[in-house]
Amino acid sequence: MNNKNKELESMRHSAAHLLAYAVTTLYPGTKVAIGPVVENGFYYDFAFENPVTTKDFSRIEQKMNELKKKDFAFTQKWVSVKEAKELFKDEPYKMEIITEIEKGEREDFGHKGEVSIYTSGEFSDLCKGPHISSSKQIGVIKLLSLAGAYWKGNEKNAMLTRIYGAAFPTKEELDAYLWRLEEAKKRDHKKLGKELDLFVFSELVGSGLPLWTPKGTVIRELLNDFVWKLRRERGYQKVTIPHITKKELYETSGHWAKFQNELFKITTREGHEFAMKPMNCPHHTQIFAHLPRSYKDMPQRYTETTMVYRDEQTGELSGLSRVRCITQDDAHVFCRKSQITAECSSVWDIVDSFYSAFGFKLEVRLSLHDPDNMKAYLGTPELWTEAEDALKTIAKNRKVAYVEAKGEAAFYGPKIDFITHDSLGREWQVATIQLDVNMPDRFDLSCINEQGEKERIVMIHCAIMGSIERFTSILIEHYAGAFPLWLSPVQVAVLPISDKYIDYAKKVNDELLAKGIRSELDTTAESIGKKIRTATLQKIPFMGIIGQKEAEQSSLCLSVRKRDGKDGGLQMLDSFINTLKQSIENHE
RNA sequence: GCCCAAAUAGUUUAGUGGUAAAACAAGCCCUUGGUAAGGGCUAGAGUGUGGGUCCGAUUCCCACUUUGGGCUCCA
Repeated sequence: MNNKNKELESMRHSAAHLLAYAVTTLYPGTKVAIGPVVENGFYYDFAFENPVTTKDFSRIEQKMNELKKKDFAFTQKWVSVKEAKELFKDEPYKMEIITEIEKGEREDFGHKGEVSIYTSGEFSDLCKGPHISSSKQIGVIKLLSLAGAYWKGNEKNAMLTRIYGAAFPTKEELDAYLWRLEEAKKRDHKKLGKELDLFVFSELVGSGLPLWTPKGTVIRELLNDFVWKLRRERGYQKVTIPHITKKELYETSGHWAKFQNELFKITTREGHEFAMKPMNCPHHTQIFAHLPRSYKDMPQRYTETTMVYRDEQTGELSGLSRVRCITQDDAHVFCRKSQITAECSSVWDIVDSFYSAFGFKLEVRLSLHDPDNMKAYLGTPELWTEAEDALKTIAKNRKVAYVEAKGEAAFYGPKIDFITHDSLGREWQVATIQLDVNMPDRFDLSCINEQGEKERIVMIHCAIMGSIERFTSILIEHYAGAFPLWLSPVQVAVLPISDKYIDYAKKVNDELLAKGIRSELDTTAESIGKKIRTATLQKIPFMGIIGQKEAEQSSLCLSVRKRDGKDGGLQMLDSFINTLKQSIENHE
């Protein structure tokens, strides 16, 4: 980290102290927890005696600015645990931290029985710093939001009130940041999904259950066809499974024990327990397992785009990013251990081809198990190490930057996850390649090898988009709703200049439709300016304007306008269609 | 699930303790206009659902549903 970033961080950290100072001054009796720096600002967690709301923000901000002007210093002092306990005897959260320092369980605020304290004005806090030297150096602050947060991030603990704030050295930088936030909100897939009529939610159907309109469905299917094309070239075969199953399938797979709270359960009239499928792998194993497999038949690559259902907590749901019915472009490769590298690399190739078609940059995360929490996983530490080493080798061979994330693995195996961000910078996992050496054990999946022996196989779970819902949400925000031609639900809007040219325009529109172009004819009695505006707001890539000039030509013609306003001039319909087809072919 | 906030016409929003206003969209009429909003008229909500307080509730209170921002979770 460079010096400038360190300075900014100290400033924001000092702003967090200033917030706590202001809050404890305004609301005596408020207990303080912790207040770290985050991207673009800071937060501080409080236990208020009486609830505060965002309406109190201006008052708090005013107090902060007032205190800031007093130009107090941030001074550090090391005290003994005993002294610290005396100083913070009325602050239960601080006392808890001091006790942990005493026990040697944490070193972030002190060490060896000594505690670091920063005092600023009349406010003291456990803190190792660093801080800026004077409160006047704190930049421009704006309180942004109020949120509940569990003490120490544990849902069994008390719910504290977290106040988020932004802090920048100058007002210009703060305004620029707030403007960026506003711009990001304009790309919000929930907003654009409504405006462009791609998907809807119904209170009657329920939360987390999106309904896809004709336009949205066009996009889903085109994306899915693209993935299928890439898979077909690499030897995948489509399979189809039912959406419910007996609970015994998940008892065998281990999902019932681990995820039964997240399963939508069904009891039949005869009293048998079924569940909506929350994943597809156990079903797919049964397709693999129904025949004895020769090593010559390996690998078997099954793919299926299908919905899975998960009873997510309502508070976790969000637009298309987090839903209860997830369309996975799922695939399972059943292969021999010796085939792992080739198969994983092949999937990675698909991921690369697919995402580069959209100009997406993905971050790579190697999701590993947490050796200190083996009860969360199936299988032995040896199996895990073996599987993880295989993935590490593949990642290294591809010479891409990746991070390792302990504890992020699936319960049956390590993963290579591909991560991207939404318009507000939140991280989402999209594609995934998961190596599974456990499920084959549980379902006794094997092939007969060259020696005529039964050989345990492995499974590779992979999804390219991950969830079509989530991928679509990211894509909508990536393009701000202006999809490339090949993905646009409506590719051409045919706009007659007046009623007189509707017949001619209809011929043009019919010809476009006949050639497989998604075209729409605007017959409203509006001015051409209005029709252009409407089509532009709908982000339709091409407009074909039809009037006297076009109708006079010997063959079908249209004047082309692009959605960015560029004039494509008068064109013969045939050659226009050919140009479009070429672009569509190239995923432009 | 937890914390905070919100819910008014298809959409975006205004407003009020005495049953609600507008713009866009829609329908009709006039206009037949050449590259981002031509004009007029009409219809459309009883204010998310259910309770409570009140002479009277869309407005105040409670619960639920849904949505947003977080927390926790995310095979």
